Amino acid sequence: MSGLFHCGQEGNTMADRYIPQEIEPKWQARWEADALYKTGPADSRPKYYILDFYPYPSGEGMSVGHARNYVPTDVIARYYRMKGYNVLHPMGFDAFGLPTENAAIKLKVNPHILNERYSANYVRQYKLMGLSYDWSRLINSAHADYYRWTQWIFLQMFQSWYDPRLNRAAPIADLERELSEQGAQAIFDYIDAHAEHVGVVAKGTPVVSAAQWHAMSRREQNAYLMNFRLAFRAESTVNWDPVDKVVVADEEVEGGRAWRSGALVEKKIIRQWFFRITAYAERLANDLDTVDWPEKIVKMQRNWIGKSEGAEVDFEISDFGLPIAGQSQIANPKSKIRVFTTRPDTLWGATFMVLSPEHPLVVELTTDDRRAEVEAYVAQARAKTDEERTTAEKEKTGVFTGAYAINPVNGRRIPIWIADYVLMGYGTGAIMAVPAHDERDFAFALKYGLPIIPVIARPDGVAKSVVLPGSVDEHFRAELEQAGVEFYTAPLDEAGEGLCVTLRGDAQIDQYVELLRRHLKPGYWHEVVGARWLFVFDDGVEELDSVEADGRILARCAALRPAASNARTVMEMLTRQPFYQDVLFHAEYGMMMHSGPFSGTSGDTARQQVTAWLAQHGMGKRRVNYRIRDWLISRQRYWGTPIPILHTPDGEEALDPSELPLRLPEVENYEPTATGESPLANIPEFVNTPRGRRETDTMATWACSSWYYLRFSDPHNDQAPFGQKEVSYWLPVDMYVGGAEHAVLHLLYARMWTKVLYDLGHVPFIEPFKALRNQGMILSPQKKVDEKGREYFEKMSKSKGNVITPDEVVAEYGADALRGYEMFISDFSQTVPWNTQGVPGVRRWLERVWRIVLAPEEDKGMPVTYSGRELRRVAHQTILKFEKDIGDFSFNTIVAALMEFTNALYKARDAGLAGSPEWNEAIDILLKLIAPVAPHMAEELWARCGRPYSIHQQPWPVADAQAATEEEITIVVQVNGKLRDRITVPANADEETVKQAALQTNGARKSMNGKQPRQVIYVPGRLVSIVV
RNA sequence: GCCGAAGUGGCGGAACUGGCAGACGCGCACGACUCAAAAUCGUGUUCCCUAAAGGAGUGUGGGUUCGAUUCCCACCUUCGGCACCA
Repeated sequence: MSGLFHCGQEGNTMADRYIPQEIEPKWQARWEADALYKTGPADSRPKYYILDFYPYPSGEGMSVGHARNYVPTDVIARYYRMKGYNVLHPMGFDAFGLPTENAAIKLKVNPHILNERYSANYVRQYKLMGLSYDWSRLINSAHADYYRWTQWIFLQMFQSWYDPRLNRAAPIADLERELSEQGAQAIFDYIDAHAEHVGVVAKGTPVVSAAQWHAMSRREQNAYLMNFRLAFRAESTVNWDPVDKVVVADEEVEGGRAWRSGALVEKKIIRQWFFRITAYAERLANDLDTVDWPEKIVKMQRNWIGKSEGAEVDFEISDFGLPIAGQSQIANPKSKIRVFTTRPDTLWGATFMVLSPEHPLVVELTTDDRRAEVEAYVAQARAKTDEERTTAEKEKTGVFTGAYAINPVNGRRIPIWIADYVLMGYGTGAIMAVPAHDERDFAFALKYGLPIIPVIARPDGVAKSVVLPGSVDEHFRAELEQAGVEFYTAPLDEAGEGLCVTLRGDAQIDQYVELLRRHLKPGYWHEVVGARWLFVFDDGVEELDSVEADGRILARCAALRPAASNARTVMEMLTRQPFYQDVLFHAEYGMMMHSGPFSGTSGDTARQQVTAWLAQHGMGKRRVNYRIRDWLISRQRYWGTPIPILHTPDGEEALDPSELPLRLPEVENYEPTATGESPLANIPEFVNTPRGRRETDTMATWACSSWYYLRFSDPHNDQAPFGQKEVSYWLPVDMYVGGAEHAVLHLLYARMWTKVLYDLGHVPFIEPFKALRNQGMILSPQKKVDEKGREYFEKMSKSKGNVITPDEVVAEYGADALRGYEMFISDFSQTVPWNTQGVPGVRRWLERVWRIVLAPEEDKGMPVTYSGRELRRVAHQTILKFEKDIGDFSFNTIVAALMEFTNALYKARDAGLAGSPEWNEAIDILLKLIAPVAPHMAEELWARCGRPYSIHQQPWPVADAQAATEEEITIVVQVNGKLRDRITVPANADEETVKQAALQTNGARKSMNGKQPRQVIYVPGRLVSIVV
């Protein structure tokens, strides 16, 4: 039980009003003077590292929306400190980047100065809210003592490659040794056999032998190594933001627009710096299993990485124009077309090929008579932006090249087309088109009259057939009915009503075909489509199982029915019958058919079987493809970390770590250049060195934020980015909190850097953030109505003039009230509008706390009955509730529980309990529970109660399970599922007693109406359910 | 189109593992105090019914169960993400 309390005695009167404007600055100054929240070095206590996404300090400062995560993490930090943990709760600034640079240009103020100004303002706002960061660990990524180490890590990556055999990063020197001793063959062979390592080396890198390696110049060797380095420079098509005049990474493009500027991005081919994140694709995907993150973020990262498994298949190019039956007449291995497919089981249905317009073989393949059209198409595709190419219209376009390839599994000649729905950046830039089982290919084939041959059975076994009026004799219908076949009649053409038949399963289809054959009238045919593809003519049944059959069937149908003669394929003809619409196409796995020796192979194993067979016959091999591309890191701007590289006659050369930091030079003008070069390029003193020309691009800020969480463990180290001891003690981050908008940007990049540093022996863990939580957004409180009359709330933004700042809220209601409302506003992850009535509500609660602690005898209410036992129970239940809810990130219910606790104290006061031992204990508990939420008020009340400074260094109260237990419980009595009465019984009452008591209640007797209970169910501690 | 999340009073929201729907707060109404107001204290506040009794009720429609906000099926709406990825 607690010690002596002197609060609530004569010394305090109503004159002592709660004035946060006085007590908050007072305690903030004291805490700062005492360095109360300074985190010491590693010690024997358990550690807890709680981290907010470090912010970009903008000139606008923070809004109440930004505080949505800072307050809860502060509550957690304070809670863990009181629980006896060694807590690391730091803050820093992601200070480099375009907004500050753009502001610098506009205001004509040096960005260094703006950075200091903006950061200082953020610190002021944080302190205003009473956040308990350890300010001695403040980081600013634009300071040279920080970016020096960003450069150092860049060099680590530049000097490394990914050795697929070790499955980790290794020194580039190891690769050089291997190349010089035995060449690259072993590496490429290994990658071929281990498909998940495709990202280790740049696409199209030639395999060199040791002899070839030695024959290269140093410059050529360096260029070759670039294909392996984890930080590398390469020419590629990149996203160019014409407004900010920089390239941006794939991850920074949303719907064809640049993430920050909102400009439509253009394609440009430029030499740029990248990190080889694709080498880590497999691990980045797999290790997601080990983190406690929101499912949504995990899914988004998996989608972004986009792993898909399948096969690579080589298609030989047919001799131009020559008819080939069954066998290939070309042996030139250079003119193979390699495709990637996730559905090797559909290979027999590949009736044409499509190359991306950018595919290198297009020029070579195109025949003279097709050249003009092909070139026009390629030019037009080039001119389109990604935006136009993907979203303008979904209508597919393409042209025939005049060339043919050989489908390796059946030797058939198939036409090669080019179309912009095939992307050069994914897979091999070429596909085999299986129109019967791929939606895009289906649409394309229908448009251009290419044959569509089904090769996978419908798993549901459904087939359809239309019987035209007059096409069968008069007995057909009766027999169909007798056979139990499902059909209905419908007006089909001018001749009257026909039958629409739906068949299920092979047996029924065979029976149906038999019926047709007996009753078919001359001059007609019938088809069965869907599960099977049969055409019943008067002299036999044809199956749509090949391109030849397609032509044959079409010719016969056209002969019988001239209306069919303008269709180019059987499938095109069938699409005209609306009844067939849903059975003509499917993309599911199912039994293979029309596939030579593989016909009849079950859908579960088809893919694996065909892949193995292809490998055996040297036609293809298993392959893994990732959607993710390498991470573009360089920016043509001033305000970023300089890239520590020199361009020498021998190629790119790294600075020595001892030459770091490579400082950003002072410049007069930050304006980006018209040529797309960084402003640094205009500073000869910076660019020109005796050894070579400096790289003038800077790193995107994603580099800075990819390791700052490590630096916090040892922020002032000038020998290394962090000490081994410190990083091993503090990391990984136990709880990381921020917005969901960084799902695939920062969070993916930081994970990659951690893995690289792990591989190189700098950190002992593979994932940086054990647990992650996303806060919801806070919207403006003003309700708006859109043009459709729907109500909505808009985001807070300076341009809309609807920003509410913590400054104004603190000035009016105090920091503690703001903190309480930030927690109370809603579920933590929910997006919610700010409510201007909310803060005064919380403030009212704080005042109730203030009064009940300091002056419980004033303003009493009506006398009530309430026992000290009940007060103890509530107090201890509230401790348990707080601890459970904080683990669940349920901050709103913590505040609700504290309010209930406060209400209980008022009741206890009215029952005359003030000053009793139970009362004093309850006040002690209340103040400690409030300390993380309203730290200033808790400290003030603690002091006024004569307790020793500081409440924030008190141990967290321990819940007494006994005290928290209920002795009596209310049992609900239900009759036929409806609530009819309640009874109060001792918590330990046995089942029979409770049941009998329930049956005796007025409510139960009344609604049972004299009937005997058929069943009585007792749920211990909850209810009795009577069934009559 | 695909993936994910969410639909509960006038409002923000709560509800353990299937067991009293609406905790807590806002707003509103009434009462006490006051010359009066504010503040404060108290009472009430899902809807229908004058009230009681009773009935309905957690996006819609079905299902499982003694019992469903919770589980299953289908659908609708909103928000977020991805989007020709072979």
